Amino acid sequence: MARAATTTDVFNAIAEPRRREVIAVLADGKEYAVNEVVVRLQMSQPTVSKHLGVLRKVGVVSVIKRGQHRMYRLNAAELKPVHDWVKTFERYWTHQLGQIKERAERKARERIISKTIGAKEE
Amino acid sequence: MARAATTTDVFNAIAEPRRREVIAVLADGKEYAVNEVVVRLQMSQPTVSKHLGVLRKVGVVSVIKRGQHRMYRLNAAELKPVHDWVKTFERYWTHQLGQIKERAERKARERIISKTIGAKEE
DNA sequence: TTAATATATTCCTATATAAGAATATGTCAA
DNA sequence: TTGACATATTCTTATATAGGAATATATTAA
Repeated sequence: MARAATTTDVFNAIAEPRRREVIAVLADGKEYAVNEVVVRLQMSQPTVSKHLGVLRKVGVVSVIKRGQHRMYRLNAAELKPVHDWVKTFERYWTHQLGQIKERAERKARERIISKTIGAKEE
Repeated sequence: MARAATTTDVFNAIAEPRRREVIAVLADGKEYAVNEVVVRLQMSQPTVSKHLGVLRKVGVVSVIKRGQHRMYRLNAAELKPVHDWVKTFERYWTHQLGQIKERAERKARERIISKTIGAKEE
């Protein structure tokens, strides 16, 4: 089986760094024509169009035609699933001291186990 | 150019849903042997090993050997870049009312533009 | 040593890129 | 109509899966 299509869901769509760059341009909530994105990111027009196409398929951006331009706008709410998912791990890095302490304790535990059971160090 | 390797960064690594399932098993912070993950997720052992291998390469999990088992543990801090990135869009869905209002206003604006300039509806 | 258990690795195949080049499509302006 | 401009699409190519099957490796127990 091959990797899931980039258009399968938002997780796959945002995996590509250039797509996150495109999103960054739209992050102010304003609408942008394809060529404005092209100029700002120094990518080729087809490249930008394709990336916008992927983002559009997963709903992260929406388009409206205006004259000969197509104005793209961020639909940030579609990123919420990513936020919801990763937010469940937030506690692991918010309390830095607790985290460091926990890590130290774990390491100590592992060392003891190594000596006792004879398992190799990582 | 092909898609970036799944082991390029955490964004690519977590794009695969089964890898997020594996992460979910480890989410309680305890350590798990490969086979425990296999049993819980009903995936084949090689599949689990491979997914854990990808997560290990990007640092999301770490391993220590204990006897004939390899104990995997979540290294949740490695997910922070994802959190940091998506967090910048949080405001777009936290204030639901504001969001809905904004969306309505935008739609209205678009409708006016359509009538005025003659652009087609999305 | 040998068998059993746990895990990783290799081989295979269908599939899906991402980017560049070339081209098609659509829209406006004269 | 014709040309200029904006954007999308098609084609090509190198590359990277994900999973299943088979196998290799490592560790423990008898």
